[in-house]
Amino acid sequence: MNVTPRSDDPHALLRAHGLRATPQRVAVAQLLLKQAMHATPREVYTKLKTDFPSMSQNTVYLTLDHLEKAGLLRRFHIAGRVVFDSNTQMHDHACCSRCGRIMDLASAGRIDSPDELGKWQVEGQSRLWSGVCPDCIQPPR
Amino acid sequence: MNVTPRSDDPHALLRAHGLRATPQRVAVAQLLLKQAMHATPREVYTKLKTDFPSMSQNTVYLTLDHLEKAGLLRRFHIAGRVVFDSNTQMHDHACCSRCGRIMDLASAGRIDSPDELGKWQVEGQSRLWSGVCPDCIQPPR
DNA sequence: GTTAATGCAAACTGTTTGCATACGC
DNA sequence: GCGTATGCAAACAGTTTGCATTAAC
Repeated sequence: MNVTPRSDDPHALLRAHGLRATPQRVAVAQLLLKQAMHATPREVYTKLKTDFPSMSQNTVYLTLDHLEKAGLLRRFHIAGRVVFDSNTQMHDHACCSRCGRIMDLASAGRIDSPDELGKWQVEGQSRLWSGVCPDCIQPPR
Repeated sequence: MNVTPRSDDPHALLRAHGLRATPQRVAVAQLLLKQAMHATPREVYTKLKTDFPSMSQNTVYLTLDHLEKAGLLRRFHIAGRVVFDSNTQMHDHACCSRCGRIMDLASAGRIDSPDELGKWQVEGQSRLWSGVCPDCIQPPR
């Protein structure tokens, strides 16, 4: 149904987007796309380092760039961190001020641009809620 | 009228907030508080370096921290940059995707937290519009 | 075989830390 | 004079760049 259907096969998905399907890229795609999640470049690197001991951070950065340009990931700046999000739909975020956990919010409809933006050519808007997530409220001891 | 009246004298303002009024701090306060503006630590450093050739970046960082803790500045993460804002009222921002210019928006009323945040202890929300500012649309040649 | 991705190291930016000296109060 | 701020340098994290080797197609 989609213009760019999400194959269950990361390899095929990459190829469908005109990207070379190297083992490293397949692993990144598998990590981030199969399970809707957020991750910083370092997190991706750390998680994949086990299976790909030779993988370099450089490859992670380049791969994330490519996946972003291909429209498979979105890059967000949240609370000073760079995070890549497999949710490419328009949505908002909540970030826990204690553990840093990031949650996707299905986002109520867009807000009209304020009048103050009069002559601006508005491209997008983002909303971020901050607070303490359930796991961090009264943490079990 | 305010609880913490803004003196025209940065020196007195710092003292009123329990901060030592060193020349460097007075300069930072003067730069950021007298004229409502945003600045990154680097920008502060660069602008003051002329008048205080000996000033170190360290001092800039520490001073900004102190002014933030005293409630005289707010720290924001905007489009991957750290910016300090002398507008301590609740407000939104717009950021030009070309020149990086940041504009304060008086911000329409808060939005209700989405149901998805059910058990979260919400502390705040921020909104950022991105787009092309008037100066960057059809730049004069 | 061509072209592009990888891995490694070096470079670079933004930020923090440690410590002796200088200065506000 | 006491106690903290400053300036300097080193350390550190995140990210980018250059380049030879390797692998995808």
